[in-house]
Formats: sequence, structure tokens, C-alpha cells
Amino acid sequence: MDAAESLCADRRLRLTPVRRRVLELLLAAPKAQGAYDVLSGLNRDAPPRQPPAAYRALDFLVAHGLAHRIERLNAYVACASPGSTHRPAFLICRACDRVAETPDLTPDRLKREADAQGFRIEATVVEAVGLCPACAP
Amino acid sequence: MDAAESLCADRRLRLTPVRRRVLELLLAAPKAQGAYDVLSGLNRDAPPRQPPAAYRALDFLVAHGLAHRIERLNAYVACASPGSTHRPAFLICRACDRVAETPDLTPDRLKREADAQGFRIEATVVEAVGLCPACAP
DNA sequence: ATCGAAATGTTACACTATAACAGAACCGTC
DNA sequence: GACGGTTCTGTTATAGTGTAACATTTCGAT
Repeated sequence: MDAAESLCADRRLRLTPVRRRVLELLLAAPKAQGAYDVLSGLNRDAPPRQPPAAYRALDFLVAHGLAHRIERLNAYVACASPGSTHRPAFLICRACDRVAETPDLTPDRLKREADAQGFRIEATVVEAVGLCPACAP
Repeated sequence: MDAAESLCADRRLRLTPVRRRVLELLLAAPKAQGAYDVLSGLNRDAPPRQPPAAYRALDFLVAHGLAHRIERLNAYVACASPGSTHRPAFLICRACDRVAETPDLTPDRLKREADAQGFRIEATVVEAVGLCPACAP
């Protein structure tokens, strides 16, 4: 949270109450949160909000590297190391739904393959589904 | 298509009319097809079908490696090399929406990282978004 | 011929996401 | 401190994606 604040200060980004609250919710959650999970978290506070409020805040957080979207789950997690630009990978446990973030692991071979095809990579999605240590039998 | 037939014959899988038709639609499509694209493709033929028909056929094709789901797009593509078990990666052009499949590129570093954490990988999603050669300016 | 399993039909609904426009808050400048 | 533009938020409505649940049919093997 502190990291997020200083990052926003540095970049002249506005960490508004809604955005801050959404980030807090993501940080507090043990697992990835859907947009509507976040929304109901917001609405546990004060005046009722609508879906766009949640999506806008989440878009902001993702755009600036404070959160990540897990495509496989249609859900979001707080970034584990905000500030550093990275292309993280995620380990998703199918039993407990917890998501672990690992540092940039975009495969060199993928880069090479893309180069060979003349494809210019702008973003990557690397997600693994399986069983985390706690859930492996 | 021939490959799909012999694969199903080998494994005693039933490539029913719906499933076959969905696979044909995916093979014929220049880009990834959403489930509802597939559904309307089905309904261009004969009796009207409902969403579950499309989803069931797609699930079957994906389960047996005849098609892949592109998480980033909520869409599906026919497999480029059915029969071989693989963990493909995809290059998604954000301009023309075409999807290129590349052979297994699951990063070794991801495997090692997962091992180090005791995480057992069962499936991977590796997708890159960017510009394909035709769309790069 | 019958039985069980697999596939499909059907209805209804849940979840995910965005368009479009109106209003409010912020921020710099004069 | 009033303006004017930009950014953010509120609000309504709707589009897009996916599944639960149960009935019916089809298939394949005994």
C-alpha cells in the first residue's frame, strides 16, 4: 500500500478513494477477486456503487501495474511488487483458488518464436493451473 | 479434419455431427471464434440450437486437444496439430485478431519456479498479445 | 430387446463487462 | 477566486459470456 502511494505520487497519478479502497480489498483478499466481489466489497462501505465503478478502478490499477488480471479466472489480484515493470506469471491452484505471482518468466523461446514470425509482443499472459503445496494430497 | 477423424476413431471418441460441425467452423474461421459465433454458425444450418450445444461441443474439442481456448479473447481456435499432446502458446494480434499457434513453449523457468514452490502444474496458459507481421506498420 | 451410459434438447438464469451520457471534482491559469 | 479543460465518478441500461438442472433421445453393448 505504501509502495502504491509513493508510486502514484511519483507519477502524478491520482489514487482516489475508490481506487485506494479497491486496492486495499485486493491486498486483503486471500485469493483472486472477481470484479463483482470487489464491487460488493465496495458496497459494504458506504453509498452503493455500480459495476463501472469497480471496473474503472480495476482498469486503473492494472494499467499502472498495481494489480494484475488473471485471465483464466476473470479475476484480479494485487501486484506483489508494484513499481517494477514486469511480465509476471501466475500459479493458480484449482483447489483453493489461491494465486501466486512469480517474477518475469516470459519464455525466451516464445520471444524467439515471435521474432522468427515477425510478431511484436506487447504483453504476455502466462498462467499455470495446478495444485499448490497446501492442496497437493 | 482427417486428423481429427482418425484421432477420434483411435480413441473411441464420438465425433458427432454437432462436434464435427463446430470443428469445421473453427477450421474455416480466419480468427478465434467466440462461443456465440460458433453458435450462430451452427444455426446457419438447420434447427436452432441453444448456448449449451455450442459450449458442450467446444468443451469436447478442447478436452481432447482438437481445439484450444484463448483465455484472453474468451474464444476458441482449432488445434494446429491435433493428436500430439502439447502445451501450445499463442500469438494474438490485437489489430486483426488472428491467432497463431506455436509449439510447446512452457518456460523451463516457470517449471523450475513451480517446482521450487512445490506447485504441481497441470495446465498452462501462454498467450502473447501484440502485432502480427501483416499489421505491424 | 433391453439396459445403462453418453449425448442432446430446453428453459431459465448467473456472471462478466461495457456503452453512453450526465454530473462532479480536480488542477492549472489568469 | 472565477474560468475552462480534463479527469473522475454517477447512473441507467444493455451486451456478452457461461452454466444449472432436468427432460429426452441416441448409442452401444450385453
